[in-house]
Amino acid sequence: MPSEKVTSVDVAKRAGVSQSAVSRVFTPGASVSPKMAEKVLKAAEELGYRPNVLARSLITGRSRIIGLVVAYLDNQFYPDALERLSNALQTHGYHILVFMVSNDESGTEKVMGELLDYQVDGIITASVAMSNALAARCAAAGVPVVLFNRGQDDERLNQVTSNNYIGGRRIADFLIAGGHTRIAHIAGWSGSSTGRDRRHGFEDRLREKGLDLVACIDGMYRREIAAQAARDMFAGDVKPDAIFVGNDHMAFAVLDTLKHELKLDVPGEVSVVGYDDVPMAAWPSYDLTTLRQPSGRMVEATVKTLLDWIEEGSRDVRKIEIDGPLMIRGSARVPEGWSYEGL
Amino acid sequence: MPSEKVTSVDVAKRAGVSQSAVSRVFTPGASVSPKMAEKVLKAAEELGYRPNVLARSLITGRSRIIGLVVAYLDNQFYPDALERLSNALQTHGYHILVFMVSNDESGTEKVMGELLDYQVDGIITASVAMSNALAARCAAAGVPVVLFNRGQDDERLNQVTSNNYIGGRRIADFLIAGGHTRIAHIAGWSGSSTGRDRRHGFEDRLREKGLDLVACIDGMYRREIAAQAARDMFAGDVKPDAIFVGNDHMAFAVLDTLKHELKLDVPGEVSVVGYDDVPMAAWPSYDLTTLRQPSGRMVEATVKTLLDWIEEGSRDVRKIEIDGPLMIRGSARVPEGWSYEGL
DNA sequence: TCTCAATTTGCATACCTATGCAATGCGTTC
DNA sequence: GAACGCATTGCATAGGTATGCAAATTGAGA
Repeated sequence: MPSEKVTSVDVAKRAGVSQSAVSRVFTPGASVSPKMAEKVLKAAEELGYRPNVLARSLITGRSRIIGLVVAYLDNQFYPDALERLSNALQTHGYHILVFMVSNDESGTEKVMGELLDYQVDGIITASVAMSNALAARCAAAGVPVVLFNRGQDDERLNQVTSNNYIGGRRIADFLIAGGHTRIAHIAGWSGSSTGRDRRHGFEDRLREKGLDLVACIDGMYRREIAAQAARDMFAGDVKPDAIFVGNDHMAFAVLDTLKHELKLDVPGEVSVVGYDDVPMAAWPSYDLTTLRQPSGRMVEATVKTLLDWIEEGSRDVRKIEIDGPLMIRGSARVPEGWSYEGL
Repeated sequence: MPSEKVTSVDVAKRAGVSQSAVSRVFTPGASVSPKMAEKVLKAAEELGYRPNVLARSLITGRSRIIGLVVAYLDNQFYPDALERLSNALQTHGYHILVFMVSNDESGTEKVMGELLDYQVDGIITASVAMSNALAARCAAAGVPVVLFNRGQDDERLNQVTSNNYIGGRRIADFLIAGGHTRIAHIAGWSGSSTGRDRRHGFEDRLREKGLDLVACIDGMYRREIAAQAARDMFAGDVKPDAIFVGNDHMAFAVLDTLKHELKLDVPGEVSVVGYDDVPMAAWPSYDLTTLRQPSGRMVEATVKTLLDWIEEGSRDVRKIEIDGPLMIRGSARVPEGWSYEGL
């Protein structure tokens, strides 16, 4: 049994060729004769040789590592995206290096440094914003960045989101059509573009239709806060007859609170609409009406953008917005004549 | 603005010292005078220098990368574990490189190769088994492996699990004490140690008490299969009055099917018990009685084992089993006198 | 059979950092 | 003031691979 690291030199020695020959055999597109390839592969096989990715990256300047920065994994949207991203990148020979970060400035700063230390070929941030200083550093290092599910003005940052503003409007239309009159909003974190855009779209459309929110609370994308918001809303004098919750993750907590704690009938007494359409939203216990963020297509766009930058040398910054349908299920009153196809 | 990669040589030049000096300043524990450190750090700061982890790893033989192999992220247990693992390792200066794998032999084989190409310092496999050939290769490469939540006989592989056999027995005791007489099991994948151990513990204890399973179906750890199993069980002549489901992920599907599709009262007509105690199990809509796998402590044990091997040179293979309590909630009839403290 | 172009191979070097070894500098003690 | 020990520094090399360039080989064409 071969014990320690075996290098290209070992293989070269055994095959009776030069180290460069070995290297070429393992470099796609290099010039090698069939019989050379055969000799080398045989020797490599016997010794159990595989090229050292790290050493290779030192020369090529390519690590085949993509850094993923993510704040939480308890919102099902993110593990789902992570799984898709990882699979997609894997088929292209890249892998994901994970960096967990608390969603504040200093944490991001520190983690981004470590990220660049690994010479990553690209960076994906999921639900995390970046300071302009950081964007500058990445740009200086020539490392492309894609903000996944978060928008930002910086003209160096690619981004892939759903069309949150339109989504918010669409949900407003749906609730109005359903005849709701006391509409409330438990918003996504106001520090995030997604939270703000959804809210603005929602509010704007309501206002256009002559309606005002009866209540609006920032749920911070956190379960407990959203649950408390729901309680507070029903402790006041005007009880909402519909709540748009800023994402599914919070919507589940709101549903739990309304149904099991406040003993309200959903959608009889109050309609609930979420945002994301995570897999769990379709589970019968929640059966949540929600606006789908098409994570499959968002991942595709993210990977394509990244690879275009890395492998094709593209330098045009993309701001991609992907539309998703409203998934009409049982947690909100369905207006006359609406259905999936109705969109 | 500094454009391209800045190296230790650049810093050395600017500070008027040797490259080795720069290296030493950035190597903890190396010998440097205060004024040298100051000079170098100043120059580094000005140029925006940070050591190249990859180049460093070429010398030290340490990449500070831990490979994580995982099959699915839709079972909340795994993203939860991933988050904890990543955080724990991050505080020790390590990071996780993710490898998704379909849960079959060939996929694992391929992915493990890529894993070793990255010169990872250690490998964690979550819910994935390894062929002995692979275990041998990792051992030969000197890379420690920890099986997380999966057991295997190979004497080269560390493993961290809960005590699945005891857990199965404990659930049997609980259901028997609850007066159930027609007990069924929707098992975890029989190809996995966890699935088998839980089942054996469960069956053994039932048999000791003179009971036989009225039905037992392999749920393969998949929602749809578990749901179908539940339907099948209630299509027969003897309807179960209790079902132990091999993990929470499947248990949610079973609960959905029983409550919303078959319109059964839980726990009135049938008790359901899960395994894992993922966060979602405590959500009011499911309120699932389940045996907790203490993922926090499992992660601790995993990280400690890994670091002992990597940094302390430990070579003793550990087979760690961590006990967890039964979390008594509302999805199963509670026997007279039982409660959390009753354990 | 000889020439020439095209293909394949080897040589040497570079990528960026850490570290053993020798040399230098410093402070201390007698 | 000299000798000694210790802390600090620089020099040179290694770690595993890719690649430009020149040398060698191959094959075709006449």
